[in-house]
Amino acid sequence: MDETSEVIRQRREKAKALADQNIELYPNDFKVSHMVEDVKKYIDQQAEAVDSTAMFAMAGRIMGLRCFGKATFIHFADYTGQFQAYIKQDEIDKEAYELFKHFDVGDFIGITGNVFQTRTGEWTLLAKEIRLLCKAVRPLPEKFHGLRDPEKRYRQRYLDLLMNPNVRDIFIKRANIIQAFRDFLLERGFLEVDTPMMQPIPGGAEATPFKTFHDALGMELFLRIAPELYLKRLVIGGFDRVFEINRSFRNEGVSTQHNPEFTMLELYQAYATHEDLMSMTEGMFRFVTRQVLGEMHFTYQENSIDMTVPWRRLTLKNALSELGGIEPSMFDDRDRLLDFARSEEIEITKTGQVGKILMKLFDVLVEPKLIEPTFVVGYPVEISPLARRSNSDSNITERFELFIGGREIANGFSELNDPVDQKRRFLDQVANREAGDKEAHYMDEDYVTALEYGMPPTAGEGIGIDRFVMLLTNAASIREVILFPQLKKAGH
RNA sequence: GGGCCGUUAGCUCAACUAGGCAGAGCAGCUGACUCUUAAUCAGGAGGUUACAGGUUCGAUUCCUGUACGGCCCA
Repeated sequence: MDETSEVIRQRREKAKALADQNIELYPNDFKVSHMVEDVKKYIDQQAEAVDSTAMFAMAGRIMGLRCFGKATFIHFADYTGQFQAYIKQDEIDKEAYELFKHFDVGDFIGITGNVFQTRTGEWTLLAKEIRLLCKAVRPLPEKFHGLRDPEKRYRQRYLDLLMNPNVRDIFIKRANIIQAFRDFLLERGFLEVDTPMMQPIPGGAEATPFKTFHDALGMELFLRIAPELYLKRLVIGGFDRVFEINRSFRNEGVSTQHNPEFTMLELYQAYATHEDLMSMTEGMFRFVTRQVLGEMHFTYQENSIDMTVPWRRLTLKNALSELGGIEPSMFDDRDRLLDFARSEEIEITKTGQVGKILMKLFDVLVEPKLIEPTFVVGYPVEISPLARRSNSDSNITERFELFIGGREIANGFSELNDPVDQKRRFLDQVANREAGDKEAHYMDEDYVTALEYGMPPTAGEGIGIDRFVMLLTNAASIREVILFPQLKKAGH
C-alpha cells in the first residue's frame, strides 16, 4: 500500500544496516526478569531503600525517544505499563551506543541495568546493556494526536490499541465484564458449555442465518443465530443450570448497533420462572457493574443511569399506551394500528400479525425512552414461539425483556416445555415463513422429540454482551467494543 | 437499500464563498547537544490530492461515476 513511502524505505535501510553488522533483527533469547509493573511495585515497596546495584532485565516497545547526542531517554512499554530508560554512552560502550542510534520508536528492545531517580524524580532504568528484540519497519502513528481515522482504527486495530489508551481500556473492561458474568453464574452452580455454531436447522431466534456447506457430509449448515435450542436439550439431559457465552451470527445489515457476529450470554435454570430470572438478572447486572466500574452509576451518552434504583416492571401494553401514546382500544385492531403507524411515519413491513405491528411501534416509540433499567413483560404468544404461555392469559407469554439506556439488553422467559404446544407453534412459524416471513422459525422436529422426553420447568435468558459493554464504556457504536468489526473489503 | 458528509505526506490537519506553483505540526533524515519527558536549536527531504472520467488555457477545488469509511434513516 505504501511500499514506496520514504519513511519505510529509510527504516528498511536501517534494518539492513544492522543486519549487515551481524545484529539479529528478530532474536528470541532475551530473558526478562521484571515486567514494568514488577519494577514499579518494587520501587514503591522499597521506598527510600531502593538498591541502586540491583539488576533488572526489562523489555518492551519503544514509545518515545529523546536523544542528546551521547545520551538518550526513551520510554518503553510492555503490557503492564510504561517505563523510562536512560541510555548513556559512558554506561554502555561506544560501539553499542552507535548501534543503538539505529533503533527507532516502534522497535522492541531488551534493557538490562539499574534503577535510579532522575533530577525530576522519575524512576528510570540506567542501561548497562541494550539489545534489539524486534525491528519495526513501519512507523507508529503520531504520538500526540494518536490514530483518528476510524477506518484505519478498525482495520488496523493493533495501531489503535497501541496509540489510544482509552481503546485499550474498553477491551480490558470488556474482558472484565465477561469474567464477572461468568463468576456470578459459576458461583450459583451453573455449568459453562459449548454448543454447535454450525447447525443443520438454525433456531432460537427470528433472524436470517448465514449458510455454509460441509463438503464431506454433503450437507448444508447454518451459522447459529442463537444457541437456545441446544442449551435446552442440555437441560433435558440433566444439566439443570447451564450457560454459554459465545458468538451468534445474523445475516443482516451492519450498523452502529449491529455486527454480523456478536456475543451473547445465554443461561437456563431448571425449576425457575421468568420472575426468578428477573430477580437474578437485577442482581447479576448490579454485580457486574460493581465489579467492573467499582460503582453503581454511569453515564451513557446524554443519560446518567443508576443501577441501584429498583428496576421498574411494566407490561408491553402499558408501555405502549403510557410511553407510546397508543390507545388500549387499538391493541387488537390491525387497521387502526396501521393507520396510527402511518400517522407517526413509521413504516410497517410485516403487516401480517398484530403482534408484529405492536413490536415495531414499541421499537420506535417506546424503546428509546426506557433509560433506567426496565423490565417489560406480557409479550404476545405469536411473537414468542419458544416461551411458555402465561397461567392467567393464554394469549401472552411469561416473557420479559430488559431495557437499559434505551436499548434492549436481555430477553428471557419461562420455557415452553409442552411438546404438543411447541409443535403447534413451530407449525405457525412455518406458515409465516411460507407466507414470506424470512425470519420466521424453522420446524425442528428433533427438538420437539427432545421435549417429549420431558424438560423440567425451566426459565432462560439471553443477554447481549456487546450492548452491555457499550453501556459500561459509553460507546456510541458497537464497532468500538468489538476488536475487529466487520467491514467491507478494503478498496484501493 | 436511501440521504448527508468525508478520503490531501508515515500520522494529525490546512489550502475558503475565488479554479492559478499543494502547506504546517509531529515522525523520519543531516548536524549540534550526557537529566529529557509533546526535549530544544539549525538545515534539508518527503505528494499519482482514494480511483476513473468530464468541463477548463489551467482542477485538491466544479461536474459525473466507482471504491471505502462516518453519521442519520429504513
